[in-house]
Amino acid sequence: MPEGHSVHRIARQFDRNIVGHAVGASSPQGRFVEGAAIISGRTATQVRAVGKQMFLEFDDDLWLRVHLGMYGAWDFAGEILVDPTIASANGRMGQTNQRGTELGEAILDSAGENSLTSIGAPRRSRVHVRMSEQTTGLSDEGDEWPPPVVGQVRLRLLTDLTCADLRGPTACELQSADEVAATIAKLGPDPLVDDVREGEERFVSVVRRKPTSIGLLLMDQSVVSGIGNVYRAELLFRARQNPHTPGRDVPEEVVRGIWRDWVRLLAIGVETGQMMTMDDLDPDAYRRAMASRDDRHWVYHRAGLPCRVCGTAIVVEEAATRKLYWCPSCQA
DNA sequence: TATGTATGGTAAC
DNA sequence: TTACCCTACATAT
Repeated sequence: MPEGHSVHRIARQFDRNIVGHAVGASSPQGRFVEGAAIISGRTATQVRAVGKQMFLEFDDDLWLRVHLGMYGAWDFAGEILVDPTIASANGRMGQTNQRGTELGEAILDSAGENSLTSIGAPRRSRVHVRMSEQTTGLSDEGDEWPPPVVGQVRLRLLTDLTCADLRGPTACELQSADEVAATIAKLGPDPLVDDVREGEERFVSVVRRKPTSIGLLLMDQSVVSGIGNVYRAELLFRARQNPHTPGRDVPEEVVRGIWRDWVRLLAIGVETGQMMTMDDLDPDAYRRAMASRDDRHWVYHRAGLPCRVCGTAIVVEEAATRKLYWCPSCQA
C-alpha cells in the first residue's frame, strides 16, 4: 500500500487526465454501483490529496473519497498524459518496454517497478500505469477500448481517452464538501498541503504533549498525515530515536528534526515514486538502492540483519499490530 | 491448492 | 486488544 507520497502522485495523474473531463463511472465488481451511478456523466472539477486519502470533486458538490488501505491501487490505461513532475530520478531515461514502441516518452525502468518517466514536454502515449507502491509500472495494452476488466474493480472512471480502475480500497465513498472538510480536519498536517512551518508547530506541540510512544505517534494520522510503517521505521532510525520514548520526552529539537526529515523524504518519494530513505549514498550504492527494494532502507524489513551503521542485529517487534523495525544500538 | 504476507484503518469487545 | 475488511502476489505443499 501507498504511504503519503503515492497518493500525491496519484492525485497528479488525476489532475492531468481526469480533472476537466466528463467521466462515465461503473462498478464492475458490484460493490459501488449506486455511487458510480451518481458520479456517471459528471465532470471532474478538482482533486486533492491529504495524507493517505484522495478527494476527487465532481459537479454539484459531489466528492469521491478514496483511501487505498494496504493493497488498494489505481490502474490508468489509455491515452495517458504522464505528469512531468513525476519524473524518474534514476537516470534510466531512454529505455523502452518489452515491445519497444508506442510508449514514446513514458517508459519503464529496468527494475520493472515505479519510475514513471516523462521525457521532455508531455505528449500522449498509449500506456497502462499502475499507481501503487508495489507495482507501479507501464505495460503495453492491446487496442481494446475500453480495456477489459481484470480482477476486482470497485470503480472504473472512463473519459474519452483515459480509463482509471480502482481496486482493493479500504474506503471508497461519496461525500459532500462539508463532509470532506470534516474528514480533512481530523488529519494531522501534510507537508504538501499545509504551510510547512505551521505544520511543524502543530506536529511538535502535539507530540510534545503526549505520553504515547513516538513510534505510535508517527503512525497516528491525526498527529501527522501520510507516514506509514516504512517511513515510520526509517524516520526514527535517521533521527537515532528510540521508538519507545514517550512523545513528551523526545527532545524538541529531535521532534522538529523528524518533521523536517519527513518533509524531505516525502518530496523525494513524490519525485521518484519510491520510498528512498537512504539519501547521501555514493552513486553506486544509490543505483543499487533504486534498483532493489532490499537495498533501499536502513532498518525496514531488515530484522536480524546487521545494522548498516553499527552492525547490531536489527530488531523487529509488534507495535499495535504492525511490525516495528529498529536498531537497539543506534536508537538506544 | 493452500497458506502467509503486506506500505492501513475501523469498529466492536 | 481483537476481529475484520479489502486484493494480489509469493511461497509452500
